[in-house]
Amino acid sequence: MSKCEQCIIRQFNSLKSLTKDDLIRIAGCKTSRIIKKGETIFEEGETLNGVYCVRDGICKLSKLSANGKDQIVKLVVKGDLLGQRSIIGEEAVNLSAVALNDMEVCFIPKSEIMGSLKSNSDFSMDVLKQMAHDLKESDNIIVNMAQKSVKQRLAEALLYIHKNFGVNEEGILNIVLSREDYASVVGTATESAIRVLSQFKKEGLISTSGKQIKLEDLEGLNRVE
Amino acid sequence: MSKCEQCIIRQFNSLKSLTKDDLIRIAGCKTSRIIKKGETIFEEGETLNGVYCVRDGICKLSKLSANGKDQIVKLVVKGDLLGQRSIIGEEAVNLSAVALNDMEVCFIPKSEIMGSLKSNSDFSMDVLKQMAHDLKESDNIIVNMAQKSVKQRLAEALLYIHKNFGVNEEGILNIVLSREDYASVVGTATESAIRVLSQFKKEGLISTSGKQIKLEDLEGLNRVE
DNA sequence: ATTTTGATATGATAATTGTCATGTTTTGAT
DNA sequence: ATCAAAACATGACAATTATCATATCAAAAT
Repeated sequence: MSKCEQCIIRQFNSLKSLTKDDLIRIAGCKTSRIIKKGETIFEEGETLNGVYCVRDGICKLSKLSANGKDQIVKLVVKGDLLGQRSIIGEEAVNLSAVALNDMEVCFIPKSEIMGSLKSNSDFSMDVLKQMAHDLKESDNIIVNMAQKSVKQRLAEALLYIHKNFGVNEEGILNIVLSREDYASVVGTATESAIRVLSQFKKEGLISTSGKQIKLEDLEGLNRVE
Repeated sequence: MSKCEQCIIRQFNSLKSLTKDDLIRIAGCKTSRIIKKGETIFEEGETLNGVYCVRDGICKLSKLSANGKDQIVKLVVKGDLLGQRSIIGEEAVNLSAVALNDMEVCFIPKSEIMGSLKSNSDFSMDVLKQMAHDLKESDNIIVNMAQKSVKQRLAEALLYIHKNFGVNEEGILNIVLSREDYASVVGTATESAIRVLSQFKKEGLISTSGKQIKLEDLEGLNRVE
């Protein structure tokens, strides 16, 4: 079993404030898990007994709407934690997590996290900060959903992915989403997402090859009306 | 100066976990303030030096969108705290707060709040829980904005206000919003909000008298498609 | 290699929502 | 009480977006 103390991933999330003692304790009871592309990590309504720390891979967090459509609320990268909110709020998770490619995650039992939150004020402060930041992000998403057009939202989603998940050697977005997933991120019909992407392609803002997308004109995408 | 120890409002928010010592300390440096209807408590981009505890009255939290329209993100009641996120995240506030009627608020300096957060793990746990809950709420709002029609969103907004802010003796909603504000809550054009409200009235779902709105058929509003 | 399935694409059309114009009512100031 | 300004209301029309139908393409299974 690998030691949490040496885990680089920690640097990217609130776990960085854990003490050596915390980490040794956690390393002793954490479990590592491989999740295949398309597999579900947890589902809306489940009760979690701990949090997941994403060591590798990408997943989507989504919520089922009353109309039966899934809405993707967040895309999660390496380094993010999953399930803290549910643990802290002592409620069932309100989102489903599905792997977008093969993932490696560590599961840390609830008791360890709660213990560290109580005893380590630096850690709880970090979690608070992370949540304050997430709330700010949520406000931005709400405003965008309410006030911007599908075209604008899709352009922003592409730029967001570009910025936060990066591109490979050929400039192709590291995250590969189906058109249906893009629709679900933006909150529109699949056909609409397809149409807008086609239009972006015609206008030279992006180029595509199957599901792979490359942003060709960041400035242009920023200016989409 | 009134004592925080005896303040009933505290029961409704995270401040309920403060110790007697905390409260005496805070009572010594908090300031009370009256805010008139329409006045701004703080504006997007400002740096706050503390949090506001709402003792009486109602206000709206809104954010300016790129298109120049205001989006109301939250309505705040008696008992809520304003500005914790900004203080915790050590960032400028991302929302503006404007009073919807006359308000009474207490201002508690940043240092006091931060001190209690560090020293009192019950308090920081309560704040964490509150934030976890707020994040869950935000997810719901995002999904609604993305997937539901203006009509549905407005019906839900009315039901939300009914449930969370209550009605007076005659059954009229305690919160009085302009049609422009309703549009801003729902994320639509003022004219659209007006039209939908007119339609609800025709269908007997609500009755109105000027800005005053009474919900006549809660079931019906729930079923709006 | 062929079939089958699911994803992508696009047209035609309908429904929703936004914008502009204009009139009416309400509110607030003098 | 009167007037001006703001809020409310509604029609006409345009723009956006959803839905349904159908075609093509790509990936995966046999």
